[in-house]
Amino acid sequence: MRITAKADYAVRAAVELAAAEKTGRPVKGEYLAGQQGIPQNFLENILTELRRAGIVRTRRGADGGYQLARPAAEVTVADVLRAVEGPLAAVQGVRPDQLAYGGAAERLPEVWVALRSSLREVLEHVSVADIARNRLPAAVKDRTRSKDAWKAH
Amino acid sequence: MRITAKADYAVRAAVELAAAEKTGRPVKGEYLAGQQGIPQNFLENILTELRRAGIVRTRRGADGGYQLARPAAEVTVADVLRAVEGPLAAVQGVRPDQLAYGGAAERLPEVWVALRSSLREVLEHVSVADIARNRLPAAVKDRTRSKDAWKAH
DNA sequence: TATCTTCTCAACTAATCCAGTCGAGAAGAT
DNA sequence: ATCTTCTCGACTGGATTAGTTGAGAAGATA
Repeated sequence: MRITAKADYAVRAAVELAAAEKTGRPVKGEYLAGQQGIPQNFLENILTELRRAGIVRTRRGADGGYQLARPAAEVTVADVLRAVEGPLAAVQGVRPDQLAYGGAAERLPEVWVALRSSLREVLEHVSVADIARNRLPAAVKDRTRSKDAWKAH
Repeated sequence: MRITAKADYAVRAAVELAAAEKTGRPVKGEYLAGQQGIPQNFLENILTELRRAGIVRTRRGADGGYQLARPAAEVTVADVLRAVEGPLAAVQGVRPDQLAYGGAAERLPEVWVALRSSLREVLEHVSVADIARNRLPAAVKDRTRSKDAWKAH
């Protein structure tokens, strides 16, 4: 249940691109890497994956760089994570809806499906624009309000 | 965001133990492995971890085996996962409540905290007894009711 | 006490994934 | 031409995953 460096970097870069959206100009990889403290080469590999997934648009040469392919408000965190990591939830590489167990654990797949659904409830409802502009939606706010949500567990 | 074989096996074994709770007798590793189709040696390693975490009680020798250390209704899936995998959510090995980012991604930790909170909402509210006895709680039922929850994404 | 059963624990391994680095090249701008 | 910036594949060292193996400890039974 861990978020990898790659996934984290991808989201941070996308948020940074969201913040630069209003300039209408592409942002250089060097700048993105510098702002977020991410190794530049690694980040550029990730950005290329985001381009192949249709999330980012790129331009080469002087005045080149990266920008979001769609309005920032329409790029969710789930979109970015799926682009670099594949399905949001998987049990041994299998999607939860395709599992089947025997014996007493027969109903366990429902728990994994519920788990995925709860992930989606958060990740599909927060866009990179929301994060960049500090307008987090209720799906996030409601869950971070409680002090308990911030405690280690 | 993947559930490892180890985590999956741990939960399935715990559910199987929940199902055997009413007998009051320990269940052999061989039986658990057979019921769930899990390599026995690997499973016994996992069960030893569950014992060290206080979730399972063991007895050696003839008539030995494994049983839950607490009533099955008080052992949640979250308990089992934490026992074998550590914290439910971590970004590059760091708990979401301890992250700090600069630049446009400053508010991103809140998203990760919300994510963890949504995981907990499911995993801390379903016990291994619920699964074994097919009495899934609202936290699960509500999320699996929608057809959409079962679709690949 | 001897024996049988069952868990215990550390060590080992093969394969995969993670988190990068590196370098030659392609595409644009001037 | 030349400079800039992205592109893509190959490579690497270390960690993690998913196990296996084997000697041993602890109980039960006779």
